[in-house]
Amino acid sequence: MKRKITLKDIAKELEVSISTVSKSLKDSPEIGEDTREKVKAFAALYNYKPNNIAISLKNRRTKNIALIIPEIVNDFFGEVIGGVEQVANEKGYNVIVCLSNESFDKEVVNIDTLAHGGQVDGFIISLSKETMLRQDYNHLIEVENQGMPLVMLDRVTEQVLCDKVIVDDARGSYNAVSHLIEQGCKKIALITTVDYISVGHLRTQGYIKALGDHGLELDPSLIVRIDGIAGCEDPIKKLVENQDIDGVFAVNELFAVTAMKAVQNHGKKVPQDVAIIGFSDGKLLKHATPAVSTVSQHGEEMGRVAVKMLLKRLQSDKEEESFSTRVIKTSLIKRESSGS
Amino acid sequence: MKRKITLKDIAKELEVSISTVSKSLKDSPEIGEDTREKVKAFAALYNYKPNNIAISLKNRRTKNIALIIPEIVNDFFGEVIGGVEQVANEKGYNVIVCLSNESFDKEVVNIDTLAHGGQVDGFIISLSKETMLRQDYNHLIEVENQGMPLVMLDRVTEQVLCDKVIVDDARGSYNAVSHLIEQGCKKIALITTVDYISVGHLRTQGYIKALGDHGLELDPSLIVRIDGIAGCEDPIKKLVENQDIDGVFAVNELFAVTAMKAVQNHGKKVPQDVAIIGFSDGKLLKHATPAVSTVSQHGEEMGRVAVKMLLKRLQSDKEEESFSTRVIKTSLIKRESSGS
DNA sequence: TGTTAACACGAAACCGTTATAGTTTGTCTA
DNA sequence: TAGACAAACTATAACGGTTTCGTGTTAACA
Repeated sequence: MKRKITLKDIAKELEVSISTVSKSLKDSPEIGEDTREKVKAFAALYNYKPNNIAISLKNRRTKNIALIIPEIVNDFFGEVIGGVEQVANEKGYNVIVCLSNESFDKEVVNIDTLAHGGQVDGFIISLSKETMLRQDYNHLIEVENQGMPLVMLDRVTEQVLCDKVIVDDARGSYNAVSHLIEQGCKKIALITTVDYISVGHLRTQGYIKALGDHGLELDPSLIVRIDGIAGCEDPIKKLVENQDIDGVFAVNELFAVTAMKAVQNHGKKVPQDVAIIGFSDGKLLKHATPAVSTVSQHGEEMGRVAVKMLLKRLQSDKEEESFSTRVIKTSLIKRESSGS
Repeated sequence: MKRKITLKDIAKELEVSISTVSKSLKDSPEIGEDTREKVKAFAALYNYKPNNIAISLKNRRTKNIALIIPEIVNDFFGEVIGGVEQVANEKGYNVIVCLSNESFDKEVVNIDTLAHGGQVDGFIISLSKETMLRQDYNHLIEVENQGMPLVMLDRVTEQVLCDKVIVDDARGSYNAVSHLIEQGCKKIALITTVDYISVGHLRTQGYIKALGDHGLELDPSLIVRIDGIAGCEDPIKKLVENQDIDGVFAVNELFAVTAMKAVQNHGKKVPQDVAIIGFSDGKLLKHATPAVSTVSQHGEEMGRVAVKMLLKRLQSDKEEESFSTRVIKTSLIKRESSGS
């Protein structure tokens, strides 16, 4: 590795002190104009860039932020990354992306390493499934105790006090289900996740409330709770074949598209026989045939907001204040799968 | 920000020197066993972790690598990130993900900042479209000149000498098209990108060769070249409606699924009337109805291989040697869209 | 009893910057 | 012509580690 040019190199070459070089480059009035110009010209010529590692050490901040997400092959998190990266870069921050792969252990290791190692100034995190199941948030609380800012995104918990960015899951699904009802659906199935996942739980509540408000009865046999992503086909197929349904609300992309496939394979038409609506606006729903209506959570926007909250904390010296939770509005994207 | 505990703190507390603490924690035989144990116990108690920034400064290496990709809302790059992250983490490296958003300028800025700022030890990059169009690779050549290892992935150029990881695009599409021909297709359309994109060009070549080898004539009116992602619907629709085709080979997910939609909307059945095959194995194809056959490029594997090549360079002190290009085999995933 | 080597530890330099506190000059003033 | 003061630099001490080179103590040996 060829060594990069340093202040010392410039100083030696121009026969001035390191301080002079440093100050010249920062346009300090302490240094005479001619010296200043000379140094700057030389630096530009040799393409000098200050060593950020040294600066980090000096300033005790790295200008790096960590983004910890459960998985990446999911359009929602993809969008989040995009949003985070965009704003962070604008503000001169780098983003270190870490995948927990839905594993508690990996989440803990990632956070501990980055936090104690002093590699990042703050965290944006979306909890892994395992973490939510265990309800063990000590690693996060410790981060907070260290005085490192932490922003939780989408998959959050009230057991950690920090800034949060979420969508109004309950209202989003309320709207989705209401939409189905307005389209004439009477027997609407819900395909959701197990309850310990915050968003799954809230979306289920929205479904229940929408039915109630529109005078429809809640039929538990129309609700399927799915744990993993892996084996979702079977229960969905069973639901579609055994229940007489005319609408489906699925809490994520995959469930929605899988349900549509099951419906079509079962010889029914979407949306004529069964209307379908999903949650999260990825490519999967957009490019399905027919295109699937959905509740958009605006992942990019969420990412952008999360960074902004984080940077605000990083840039204000006064600690504490109170924490806030930003709720990003969802919007209903009506496509072919839920009627005209 | 509460200050993290340092060697100095431990030293003061235990009334030994900083060196003693440092050596104890590294299990140096220079230090007596009891002192060593005492220090280690104390460090463990206070959860001491060395400051990686300081270590980076001292060692002149950061244990960070940069991964620069054109976009993220694309399953292929999502998989690549996964693979890179996995191996990198195993080896104690962090991954800084940067998006060029297909922009030359952003690619250059990202690379310059990270390279000169000394934030990373090496790069893995997939070129932006704009970069390939302009054929300006000076930013990459400069990285190389600095002695920083660079691995190019998927979208590469021969104009930069470095390690590369690619798939055999030509062979992959040759196989795909041959498969269609074996299924009885005679008039196979090609939906591809403009030629300056290395992979688009190669995939087109594979198509042409497959036709030739099977005695089919090349009909230029069956080839559609699409520039952006945005307006791909129209030309595809036109192709489907105006040409009498019985097969489609699309060089990416989106084109494939858009073509399928056009075919179905045009009143034809997939695969009975028109067989379809795509490239890259994302969710879009897997969960379409019918599921679309494709050429898998094994993105995760490519990511893994790329990091390994990078780390090998980083860990060997001897420079130069020769560069190698690893070709990852594609595999044909036969699904419903191309017949039984 | 003096020499020496092993042992256990400390001092100091260094990585590249920045910030603070000097130190030279030269000029102007009283 | 000494004294004050500004201008233009330089020296130094951090930041938090690692590492090389001492150094003082003790024990073994001739």
